[in-house]
Amino acid sequence: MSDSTDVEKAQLRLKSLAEFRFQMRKFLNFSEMASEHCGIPAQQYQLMQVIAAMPADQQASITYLAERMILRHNSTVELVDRAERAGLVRRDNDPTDLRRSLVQLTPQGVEILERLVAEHLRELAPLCEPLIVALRELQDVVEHGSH
Amino acid sequence: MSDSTDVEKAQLRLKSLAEFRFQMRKFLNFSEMASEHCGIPAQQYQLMQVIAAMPADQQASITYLAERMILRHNSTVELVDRAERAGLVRRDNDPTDLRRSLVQLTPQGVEILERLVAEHLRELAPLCEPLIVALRELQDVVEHGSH
DNA sequence: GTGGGAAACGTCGCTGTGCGATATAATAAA
DNA sequence: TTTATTATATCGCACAGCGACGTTTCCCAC
Repeated sequence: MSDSTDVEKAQLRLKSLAEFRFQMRKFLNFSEMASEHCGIPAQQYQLMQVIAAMPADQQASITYLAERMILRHNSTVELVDRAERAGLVRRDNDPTDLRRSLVQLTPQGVEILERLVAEHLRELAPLCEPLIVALRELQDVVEHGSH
Repeated sequence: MSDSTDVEKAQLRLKSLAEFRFQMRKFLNFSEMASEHCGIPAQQYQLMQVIAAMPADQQASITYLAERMILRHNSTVELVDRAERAGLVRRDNDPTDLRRSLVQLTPQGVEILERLVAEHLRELAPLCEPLIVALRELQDVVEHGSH
């Protein structure tokens, strides 16, 4: 293989990565705008999403939420604090393990979450397509690059 | 359509959204870890990526970078400041328009970027697949939800 | 050419968020 | 019953992004 095609391949890889990240930023930005348009920070919306989408056999302990949010547990405590202060979630003690506190949505939280999910699904379509395209191209490039 | 299937559909939509965001968080977290393992913050890596992946007919002005990074121009100025202090980029005045300053990678920036891109491509494969799956499912749900 | 508005970049103070370190209480293990 | 581990919580810190504002340069209608 000639040197020039190697350079071109490297450039292609880079562009795929960059384009994917750009599409991701656009998505995240849209999501953040939408949340804050509803008066709540994006992370609190994400928190509610995690709680509402939790499998039936799970409990919304801080530890679980931290795992799903990919945050340290103390950051999660603070996030839940904020969401609680905003009236979106409630904290109950787990009666079977007094160390744990279980988080659940308040009616107001459910309502706002529903609105946000609806808005996301409505506006998401035009963002999904380029993301998939970019991601597929990235995947191609990843496969070709690894051997 | 019965009420119960509507509820189920809503739950499915929610889970698709949540799963997609979870995969995204994992990706972002991995990327951040990788960057910081190389001693540079994730945003500076992203900045370098944008510069290196720039189309040939473009110039890396602050305005352009802000657009691509999805940041306000002043935040971009600060990001470039940091990257410049870290020796990753350089700022030159645009001779044709003295208001603009053009940013380019330093040799050290190029080197670090190459290392990071390589690491990303190496470790990306297992993250890509679930992302695509989640995204496709989300797209399905978006289409079904809208009519 | 020139005055006025627009564009591009920069500065500054503020706020919010995540983190490390540390503390406390409950549970599990020895 | 000690001791170790697990689950939350608290606190101070650091840093990134933003809004508001300032400065310089450019552009254009006149």
